[in-house]
Amino acid sequence: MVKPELSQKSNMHSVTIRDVARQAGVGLGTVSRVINNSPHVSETTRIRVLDTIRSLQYFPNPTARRLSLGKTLTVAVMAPFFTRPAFIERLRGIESSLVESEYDLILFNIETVKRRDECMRDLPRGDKVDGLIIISLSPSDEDIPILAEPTIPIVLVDASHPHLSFLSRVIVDDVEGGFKATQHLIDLGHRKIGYISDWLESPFNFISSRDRYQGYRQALAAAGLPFLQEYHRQGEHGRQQAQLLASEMLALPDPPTAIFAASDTQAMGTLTAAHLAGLKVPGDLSVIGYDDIEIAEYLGLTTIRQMLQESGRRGVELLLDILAGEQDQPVCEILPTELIVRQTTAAPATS
Amino acid sequence: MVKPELSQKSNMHSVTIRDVARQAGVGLGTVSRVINNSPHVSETTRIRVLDTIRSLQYFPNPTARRLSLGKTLTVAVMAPFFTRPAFIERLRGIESSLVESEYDLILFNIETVKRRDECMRDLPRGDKVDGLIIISLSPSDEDIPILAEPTIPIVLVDASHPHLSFLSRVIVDDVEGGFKATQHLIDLGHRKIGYISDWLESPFNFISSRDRYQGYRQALAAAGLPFLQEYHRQGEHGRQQAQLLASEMLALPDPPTAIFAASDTQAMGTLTAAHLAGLKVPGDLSVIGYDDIEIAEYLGLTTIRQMLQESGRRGVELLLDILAGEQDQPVCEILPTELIVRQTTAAPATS
DNA sequence: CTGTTAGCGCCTTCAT
DNA sequence: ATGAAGGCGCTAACAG
Repeated sequence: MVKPELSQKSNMHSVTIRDVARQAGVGLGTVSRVINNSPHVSETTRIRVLDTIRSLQYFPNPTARRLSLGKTLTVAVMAPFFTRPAFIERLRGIESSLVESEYDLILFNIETVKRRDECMRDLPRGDKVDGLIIISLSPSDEDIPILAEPTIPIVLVDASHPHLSFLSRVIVDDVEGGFKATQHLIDLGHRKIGYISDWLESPFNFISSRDRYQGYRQALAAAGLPFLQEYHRQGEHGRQQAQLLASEMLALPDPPTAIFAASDTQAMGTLTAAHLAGLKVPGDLSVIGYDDIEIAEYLGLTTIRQMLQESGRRGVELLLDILAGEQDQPVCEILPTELIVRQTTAAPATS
Repeated sequence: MVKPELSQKSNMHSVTIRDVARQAGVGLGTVSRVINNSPHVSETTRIRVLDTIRSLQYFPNPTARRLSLGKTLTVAVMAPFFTRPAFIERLRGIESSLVESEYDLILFNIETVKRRDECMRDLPRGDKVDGLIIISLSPSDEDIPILAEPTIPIVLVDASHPHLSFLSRVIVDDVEGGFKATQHLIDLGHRKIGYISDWLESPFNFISSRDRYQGYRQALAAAGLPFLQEYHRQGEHGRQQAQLLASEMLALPDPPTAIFAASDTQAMGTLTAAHLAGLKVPGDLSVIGYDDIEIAEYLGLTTIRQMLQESGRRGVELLLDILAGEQDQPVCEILPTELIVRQTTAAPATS
């Protein structure tokens, strides 16, 4: 009497909850209850169902569950991951924290403005994911209205926006970090301090370079040092680009004795530029980076450490809390920075 | 007459295909046809439907589509991504190639054997993803039966197994690469050549270290050089670990004049060890790495370049081809390696 | 406690 | 060309 009609679709048989029910001689509902650990199942039937589930090699179909549950059990992460080591570190933190949850991690790498805009528009709708983590991409003004009425919880990591205070976020005080870096150089006795950064105004709205720049300016001002336009160079992010910028700066008639690079990657380019210019670091030139990525220690690079992985972890935790309904109010966590002194900074040569 | 009953679920209104149909005054089927670009729709109704879709801000629910289609429109990538820069590079290639497709990318980072086994067991079932890319994790023997009858296409990148010739894969000839590296040192005049690697036998079954080791052995043999056990050190992967291994080796009564490290990361540790031992590179010690990760150029590290990103890209292409039904037979692509000579290798000091 | 039923939103025959 | 109906696999509400 058992018609071998396990499958309907062309591809292949897949044992369903119905098969289990029939085989175990119970109703669908009961099997479902067992699967979902409902307490309203007698121990005997539970065992019987569990047995046939095992013998039939049954696995609940995730897609069907999602549709029925109205949840995707998936979290999206947006960032231009591969442009900077720091983003990967943040991703690492996210992953490590998400593994323990029931959510899958789907990756949205953003390398173009077009894709940024698409994702900003589509993801918050919530038909694809239950939650969204945005790393380092500060939304543009056009995105605000969409994000303002999110169907799903959104958490910003290392990103912010004046009109987005209603979103939970974990940020780092880059103004302070920039201040610390500059102050460190000042404390060493430097008075001619350069700053090398990304474009302060970019389509991707990275705020970190801007904030660090603010800190740089503030530290100079606080020390009564003048801000010189030619001591600030900006360009595309990257080692080579930074190297060029640094070379330009070092070719100045009156070059700086110390350079603050907006990231460790850019600091590396700066080191190369110094080398090419025949300058000893830190003897002739001090260099300080930002981020404390893994390679920084190896290079002996003085830098500002920020809690990269931790930021990802905390972002996930905030998101999961909201998802679990344990958090209604938006939370803003500020992660500290720390000056890590290594071998690329020292007092300036007595001129 | 329009009852405002857009929603049923507790959470919130979401305009469905039914709403569009009603609003446009057509049947559900027609709307579906329009969505899926079926040719069997008159131009006039198509336009009308398209209009109301736009005005209603309708977006087909992905989960429902997946269930109905029997496809998840998702691809999984498995690897211990964060343990090595090379994996991230491969991931980068995968992402860049997958972005142009209709598939989402879901990430499975493997840091423990337990998780490796779980993923190996669950993912091939195909209820979660339509395709699977496994990076650098060679399946264990227990996994073979599962992988042998995969519900979904699986592509191996930088991984292999004698019993897995039925899977498409893109690999690199690490034996040859190891040979090249060693031969380069031999050509320079070195006769005492060390090899520093991961554990040749590891629970994760990384085959690359083993293969490079083979190449190393072969090159020595071909040159009539003896293989000395004390010139081969293995340990956990990582810069610090490699540094220790290298230090041990350099502390030998008769230390090698050149060291081949199984990865650039390990080469970096070796460089540190040399530095600490007061050895100049390449004057007193030659060092060659493997991978040519981004930092290698910066460090001036001589190394064996492999096409990291390309491997990921090709892996995705193979998978998409199978998914599109354009490829039945398993394909095995072998990517070439290339010797990149920089500043860490030279002829040995005349002793 | 348990079986049955009605959706979840969409796709796809099957008639018309 | 198009509308109606059945089904994808599962959950949840409703009777017993």
